[in-house]
Amino acid sequence: MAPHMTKSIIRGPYKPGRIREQSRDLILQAAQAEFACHGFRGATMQHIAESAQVPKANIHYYFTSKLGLYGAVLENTLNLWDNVFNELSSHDEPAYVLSRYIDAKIDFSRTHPTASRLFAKEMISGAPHLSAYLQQDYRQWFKQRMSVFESWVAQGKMDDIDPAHVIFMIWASTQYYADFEPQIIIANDTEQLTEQAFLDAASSIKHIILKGCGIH
Amino acid sequence: MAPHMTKSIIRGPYKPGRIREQSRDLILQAAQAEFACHGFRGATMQHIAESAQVPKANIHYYFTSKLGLYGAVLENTLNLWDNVFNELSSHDEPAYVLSRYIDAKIDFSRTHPTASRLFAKEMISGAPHLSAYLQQDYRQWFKQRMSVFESWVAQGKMDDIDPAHVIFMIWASTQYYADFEPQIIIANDTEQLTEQAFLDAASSIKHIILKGCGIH
DNA sequence: TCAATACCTGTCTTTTTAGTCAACTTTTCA
DNA sequence: TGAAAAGTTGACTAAAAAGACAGGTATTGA
Repeated sequence: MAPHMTKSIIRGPYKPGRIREQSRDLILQAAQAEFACHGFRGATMQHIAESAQVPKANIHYYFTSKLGLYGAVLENTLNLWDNVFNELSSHDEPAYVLSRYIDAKIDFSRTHPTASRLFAKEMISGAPHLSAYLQQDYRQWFKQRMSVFESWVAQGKMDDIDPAHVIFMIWASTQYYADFEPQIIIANDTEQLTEQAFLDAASSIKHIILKGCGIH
Repeated sequence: MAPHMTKSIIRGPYKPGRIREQSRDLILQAAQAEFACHGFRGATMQHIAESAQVPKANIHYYFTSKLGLYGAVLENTLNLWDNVFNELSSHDEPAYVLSRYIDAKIDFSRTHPTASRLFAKEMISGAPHLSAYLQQDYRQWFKQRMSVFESWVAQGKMDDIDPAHVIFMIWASTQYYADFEPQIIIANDTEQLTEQAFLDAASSIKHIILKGCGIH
């Protein structure tokens, strides 16, 4: 009764699907970490259950199968990406746009490292579960941004470099700080990466990319 | 008898350990691909056996366990890296040294993509099996190269950028073409990455890194 | 040629894994 | 409040996994 009332006050009146959402989120969170660390085949439902502190059978109540859970995790994570992707808008000043984009990407690596690792693992495995996404949204987004770069080149706002390589370089450099954290930690001789370390990384990347592309 | 003689001529006189070397290599090759694709826990001995076209028991004749096999694969692959690592020598012209290094790294991504992916997977998982290596050779190598960059900065041969970020950017950008191949293939709207595509990538990376670091 | 050694593998055991299911508790709303 | 719906879970099953091992064959060098 008491916990019942408390919940009512905090979360609003009961309605079907509220518990569902909470439990699903809890499991998705644990699953994301497990899949990011061990990949699809290396992950085990038992580990995910223990990590989420629910019985394994509970996972199967909310998700049809391991593959279904993985799909849900991917979809869930994909939405996060999209937000950052969209930061690379067609503002007319390349220096401003690229600076903001690199900052956003580095910030994503700092705040969502497991999301970054999840996709990296999936890509390295040949992206067997991402083909649909890659063929649609990604392809479309990529072509649009390419044309933005091309217009900058045409306007003499940057050097004549294949935009694809510039985008790949930004992605690679920014995601590296999430995906290859152990390597960076040991190189830096530190315990963990601080926010300042990420800001420094963003600063260096911006310097090299902007100057390297001849953007003023 | 005939195959016996042929083998003798090609591989030299029989000696114990020759078959061993051949068989081990065959298994290591298949294991590298499997581990690179599925990670340590996701890989199965059965798949490796099928891929190498040997019975599973044969693998256990040459390698103590799955972990032992994985260790052997990592060690085997580590030697390849070292060769490329050493390309970044302390020659006095940064433009020459970095150009050669980027070319070597991109060439490695093209010719040894599974090796690159294997390490990427291991890193993303937190490098649980690489700590010894990372603490020793890698750390030492990294510090030495850092001092080379610092001397270039001191001599005014490049901008004052934290060398660590430059190295990470080169690693990230060059390895990306091996590790994230599916993404690049779809972006390029092609079937597979040609040698020319890798050369173009190297060219763009060199342009941006050198100019971006103020190296002439 | 002929032991001795190295190499090979079918079959078995044990453990781990994904997924099922029926009995149970909690939440909902009329 | 009470019955229907939603949520929970311990115990089970079947499949897949790593690994052991004995009984084989091939290779070697004297």
